[in-house]
Amino acid sequence: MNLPPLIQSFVLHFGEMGSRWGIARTVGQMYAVLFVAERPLSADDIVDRLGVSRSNVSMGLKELQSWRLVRLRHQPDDRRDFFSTPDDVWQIVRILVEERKKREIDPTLSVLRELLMLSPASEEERHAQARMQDMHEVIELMTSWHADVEKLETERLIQLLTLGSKVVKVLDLKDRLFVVPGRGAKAATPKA
Amino acid sequence: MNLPPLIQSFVLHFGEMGSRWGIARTVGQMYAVLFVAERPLSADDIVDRLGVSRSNVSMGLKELQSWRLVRLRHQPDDRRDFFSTPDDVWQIVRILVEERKKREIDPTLSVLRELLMLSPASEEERHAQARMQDMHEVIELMTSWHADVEKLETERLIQLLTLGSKVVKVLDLKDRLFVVPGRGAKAATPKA
DNA sequence: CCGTTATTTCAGAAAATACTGAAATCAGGA
DNA sequence: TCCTGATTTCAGTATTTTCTGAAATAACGG
Repeated sequence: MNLPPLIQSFVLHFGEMGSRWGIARTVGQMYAVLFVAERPLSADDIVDRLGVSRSNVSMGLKELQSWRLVRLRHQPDDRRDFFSTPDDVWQIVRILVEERKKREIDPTLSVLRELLMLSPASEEERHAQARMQDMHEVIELMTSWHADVEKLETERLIQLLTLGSKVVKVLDLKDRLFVVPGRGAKAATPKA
Repeated sequence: MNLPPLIQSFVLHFGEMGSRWGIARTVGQMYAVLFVAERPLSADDIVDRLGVSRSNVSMGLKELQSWRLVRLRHQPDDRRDFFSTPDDVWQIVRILVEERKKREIDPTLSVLRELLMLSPASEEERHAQARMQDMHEVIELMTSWHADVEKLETERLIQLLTLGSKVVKVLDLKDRLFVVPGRGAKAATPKA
């Protein structure tokens, strides 16, 4: 590995984090190298920096492209492929969330819906379906929240996150103004 | 594998999802079995249902306990250990988010902060630090949002998620009322 | 076309991870 | 304390995943 120490630490950390996910250690390292690079890099640049085989880099870049985490760029008067990560970290987060949703959440929702259509053949299966129903509802709610929020411009998203729990105060207020006392399952118990 | 078909499909799916994460296929299956079970199960119950070795179940349950995803229970007049998942799916989601934060986000923040303290020895390192700084800011903001939101009662959390992008309308309104026109980076361009 | 350089594919080697069975440990009850 | 049954540990095996080098393919300029 042929990197300045500060960058090397970063790259090694992302290699470890990568393998804690589903992605191979060296693929995580490739991503890290691209993320901190001053300009788009060729596959051979990455070979030089990480000291892994050319074919491994080729496959790793393909995987990163399938995640839309790196984009292919071209330099004038150079027919090699160059690669870079988006400049905007928020953009990276959005892509990560979308891709993980597509690969993990959507197939799970699909399986759950399919299984919820079947008729349970026993009390055991009936109970299992009830559990799946609970899970389905939670995932659906989180998914629809995400569908809403992903549309926001980054500026707004930041605003929303910064607000954090203060949003809840708006909800509190709304409750106090509009909810008829006694209509909820249990009496409100305001703090302090 | 000795399970009713509906449950078996669910279990197999979670095995696959598990291995897409960092957890072993059989550990994902163990979790799925426990999730849909009508009552707490002993390790041997899981051996019967999944057909894996007793020692594998023992290790898998240990891992699931380290994630706080299953809890150990005892039945009166039985000295075997029984295991179950929380009844409340929201509770499960909270635990998952907390544990992943602890294992992935916190160490990353710690590495980033450490590297941001160092003096860059070159322009390349200086640029890398700037990128790390960007990443650090984004993660910090998401983390502080999470710290706020995790404190909410489940009822409130659901309210917040249900509201989704409607919250943004509140932000919009707030902007229109309080932001001096021209102070932002670019002029507001209200839709429609 | 042909030669050159860039990239991809793929079979097998290497490495990492998961799983098992046997032995060890533990935790009561007699 | 000894016995019994429950659980854990761990060394070795099996499986899966990652990585490599060599060969194939592609892309372009002449």
